[in-house]
Amino acid sequence: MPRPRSEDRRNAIMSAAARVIASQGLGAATAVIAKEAGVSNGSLFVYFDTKTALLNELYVALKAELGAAVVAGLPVAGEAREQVRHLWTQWSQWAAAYPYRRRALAQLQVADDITAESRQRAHSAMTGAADVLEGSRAEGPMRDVPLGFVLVLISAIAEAAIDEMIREPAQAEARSSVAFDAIWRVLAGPAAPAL
Amino acid sequence: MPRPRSEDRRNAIMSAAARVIASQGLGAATAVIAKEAGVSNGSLFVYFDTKTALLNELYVALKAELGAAVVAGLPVAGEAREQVRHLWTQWSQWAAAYPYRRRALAQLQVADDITAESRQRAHSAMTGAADVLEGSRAEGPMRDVPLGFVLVLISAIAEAAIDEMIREPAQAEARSSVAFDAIWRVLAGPAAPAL
Amino acid sequence: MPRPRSEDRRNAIMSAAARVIASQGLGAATAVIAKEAGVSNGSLFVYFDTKTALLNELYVALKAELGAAVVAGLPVAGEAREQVRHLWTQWSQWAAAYPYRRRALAQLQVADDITAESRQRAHSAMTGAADVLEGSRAEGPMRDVPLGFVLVLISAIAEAAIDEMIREPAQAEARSSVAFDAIWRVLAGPAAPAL
Amino acid sequence: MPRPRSEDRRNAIMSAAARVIASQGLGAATAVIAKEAGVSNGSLFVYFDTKTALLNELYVALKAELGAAVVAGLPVAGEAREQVRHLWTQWSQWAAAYPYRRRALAQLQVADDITAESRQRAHSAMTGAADVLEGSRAEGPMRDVPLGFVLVLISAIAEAAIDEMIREPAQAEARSSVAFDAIWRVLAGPAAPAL
DNA sequence: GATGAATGAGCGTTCATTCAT
DNA sequence: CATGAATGAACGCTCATTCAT
Repeated sequence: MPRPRSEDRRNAIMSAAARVIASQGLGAATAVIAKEAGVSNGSLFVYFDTKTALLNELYVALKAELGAAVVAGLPVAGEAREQVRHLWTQWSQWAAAYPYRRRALAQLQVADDITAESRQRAHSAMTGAADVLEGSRAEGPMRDVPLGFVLVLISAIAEAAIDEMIREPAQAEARSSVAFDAIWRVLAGPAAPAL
Repeated sequence: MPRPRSEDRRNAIMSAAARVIASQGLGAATAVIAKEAGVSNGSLFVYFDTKTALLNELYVALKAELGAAVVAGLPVAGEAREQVRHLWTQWSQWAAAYPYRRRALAQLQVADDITAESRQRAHSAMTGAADVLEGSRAEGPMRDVPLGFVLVLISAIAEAAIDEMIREPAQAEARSSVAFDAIWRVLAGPAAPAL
Repeated sequence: MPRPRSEDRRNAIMSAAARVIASQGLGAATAVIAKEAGVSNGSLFVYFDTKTALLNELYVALKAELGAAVVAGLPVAGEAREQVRHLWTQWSQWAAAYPYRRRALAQLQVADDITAESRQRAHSAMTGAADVLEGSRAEGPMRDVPLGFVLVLISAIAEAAIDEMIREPAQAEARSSVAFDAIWRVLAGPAAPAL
Repeated sequence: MPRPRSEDRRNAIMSAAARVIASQGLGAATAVIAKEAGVSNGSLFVYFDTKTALLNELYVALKAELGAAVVAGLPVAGEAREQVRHLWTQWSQWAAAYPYRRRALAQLQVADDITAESRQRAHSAMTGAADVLEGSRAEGPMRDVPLGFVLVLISAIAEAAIDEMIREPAQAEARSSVAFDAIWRVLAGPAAPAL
């Protein structure tokens, strides 16, 4: 019975990868990631066949973490608006709590070697959030739009707003509020007049 | 900024860089870019001190091109809503017309070696679009929000929508319409009810 | 030479090594050899201290097998010429029967890490063949040449001929005949005229 | 007009490769070869696309050198026997003069990544020697055998004999003589009696 | 200025060997 | 003893940048 493969080491590598990628970009050397994780460079390849495999798994894992975070503690019986507000609050709090993971996720999102399958899995990890949106758009202008497209639009707003909140922390509170209102208008607002 | 011998060569290199980066990512070799531009690898470094300098200049240039495209032919005296629609139409048409440049721009947007100064310059290049937004939000919920933040949110929606339109060309028309309505709601819609 | 737990495992490893080396060359990974043998990579090093040790043992073992094969069933009382023919027939049949072992042996023959001692042991393993040659050269031109040198020359012809027989199987029969005649002329032929 | 690619550097790399491969085997690191040649490791890849390409070119070049050496100064009008003796003398002298190249050539001959095309080209480089054999076998027992096969057999004897001459330099003279007689018997000797 | 050869640090990955279980 | 995870030196190759021509 050999030393069993350790889930801890695996997690340490993924976690280190997120930190290193956040600060050095996708070009970060596997050797640096391994060192940051406290394992030998060879060990990294025991747990992940290639750097690409590591990036893909990291991407899915981070997205899953985000997907779980945004719906954690969701007021199940609450009003749609409060549910969406919960989503948004959780989202921005996750971003604030794990800035490295968020930055890494942003890089991975546009990485060339994230496979279609990984993107699919990442998408699935956001099902919880999508369900909330589904409920909230029921009577709004988005009611007949494919849910995936709605999720994409809302995610884009959320991410852009968070970027700005990070860039100017002093205004974070105010922008958070503005962003939520914008999201809610996209989802449920009545058509705007032409002025 | 010295005036090098040939502005043509300079442009050829930037244009080639956009194509190559679009298809190979930011890791594209300078030698490949040079070959695509029809110049020697040594020449590339006559026009750009480093690869990073090239990326930064390309980023600003592409953003400036986009910034100019979105306001080209703007109906100056038109209604705000029609002006924003023009913005959106131009934006998505530019994306359709120059897919390589758009892809390159998307990569550059998240590149680690784009400097804060370049981002500032890129932002400035969108002044024309910002002006339009300024006019359209005058009586809406965004009226007291910093204009830069508004631009960021609207840009995010636009880019996300275009991504999806490219991913599913058959639905492009429908999504374009949905996206415009969403943008307009963000800018000028009345507050949405809580359902 | 300690007596390890299982002679079977040891043999399995050597046999696997021959197959793997035949198809992948001397650079074949020990892990691959171990897997082919159905043991763990760690176990390989229980039976052989180093990869070099394995190669050396394999070399000697294969040479011993060949040495035994060539004299198996030797017509003890036969004419010298028939004995040499037997040698040659057996040699080429062994090559045909165990192509992997033959290929591995060919690789090992030129390997840098086969020691002088192993080469000596391998040479000794061919004593049986040498004895036959000893008898056949008694009255020929090779009568005063060191037996080892004769063996080397004859072996070289045999191996070269077999290579060609494998390369062009359709001609194998014809070439086998030519090769035997050549061997016999080397051993026992009268001096050739100058033409 | 850039610095032109230098034939000298190219030759230096090939020559260094022969020396390093002779002493360290085919596993010799490209970096070591480059250093031995007095160029940077990067430069090696300017002249040869891959290590495999270098090995192939080296193989062909060495074989061509040997092929030229064996027929240099051939007594064109001489007797067949003297011509073959010339071949053999030149062959063993080349081996003595360039022991590294000979060792490298021996390694390359069995290398897995020498292509069929390279082997073909190497074969062609020995045409001069083949022509001599063609003339000398005209009335002998090899008269109806494919010339390539004859060349292979003779080469095998030559190489094996040279190996032994190198192993025991004190006996080189004697063995050279024995080897030549053997070669001549193979080519032109009358059938040997059965004893 | 233009060219492309020269450079060498750096990369992802492999693998013989060791060692905890 | 058997196992396979752990290790880290080493490898072939790339590429931004420099420089001789």
